[in-house]
Amino acid sequence: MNEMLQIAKALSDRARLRAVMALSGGELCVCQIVGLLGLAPSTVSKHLSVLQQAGLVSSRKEGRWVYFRLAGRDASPSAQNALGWVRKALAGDGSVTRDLLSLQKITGVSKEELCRTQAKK
Amino acid sequence: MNEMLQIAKALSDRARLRAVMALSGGELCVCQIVGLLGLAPSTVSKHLSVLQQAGLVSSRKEGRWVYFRLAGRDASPSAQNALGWVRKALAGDGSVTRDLLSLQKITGVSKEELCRTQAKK
DNA sequence: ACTATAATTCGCCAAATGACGAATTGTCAA
DNA sequence: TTGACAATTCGTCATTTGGCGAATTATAGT
Repeated sequence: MNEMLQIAKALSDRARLRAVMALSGGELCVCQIVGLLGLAPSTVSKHLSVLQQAGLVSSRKEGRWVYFRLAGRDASPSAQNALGWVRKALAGDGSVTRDLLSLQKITGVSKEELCRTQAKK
Repeated sequence: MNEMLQIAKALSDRARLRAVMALSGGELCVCQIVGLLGLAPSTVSKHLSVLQQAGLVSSRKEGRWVYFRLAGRDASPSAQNALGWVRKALAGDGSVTRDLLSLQKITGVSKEELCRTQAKK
């Protein structure tokens, strides 16, 4: 029951639910999630750590950036079921939809920044 | 997302998870759940209130007793899915199994008490 | 009517949680 | 190597949460 409890606790916070739903669209780096949630980087890092400890997300480091994504086939059955439940329950949710729009702007800007960065080379 | 959040918060406590699993076997009165959890009646009452606010359980008053049961067809889809997830994830769990045994003793004793009570009539 | 019991509400306290900023670590680019 | 930036860790603080006992309400049985 401890695993289950850890998962439920991880999902019992608004910011973390928003992060999970944002990650449904694919992996994101921490700074993008910071931009989306509007919280301090240290706070977001902590939230992502909680999700990861619960086995709901996994991370990958690439250069200076750390990318998070929803746990996949490697995840425990409990975690997979939990993610399925959340994504189903929040599909079409107002806040989530709004976040998706914000996210498009964020990733869009990031791409522009990336272009600028690369143009500077 | 608020409903979802309320449900997740309701499920993010060990005592409440145990109560939910105990109710999987059918309705129970508050005093039986008190006996199972080993917590003060006021505490248990609060926990059950949290579960009810989240739409996960419903209650029925009969005489001096209040019986709780898992929310059924009347519950919101989110609540039903959540209950399905929990029951699936915790089926066969060690703590839950132990609680089921305790519960058999508790309900057994209650029946004996009931018999005694009725015998006194 | 009085007492006993089931349950809830209320007030209080200790522990856990979520937020931030400062300090730290690691990586890339001048 | 030095500076800049992404991310994490740490220390701190305010809020929330979970626990209890006392008081309250409602009902059943003398």
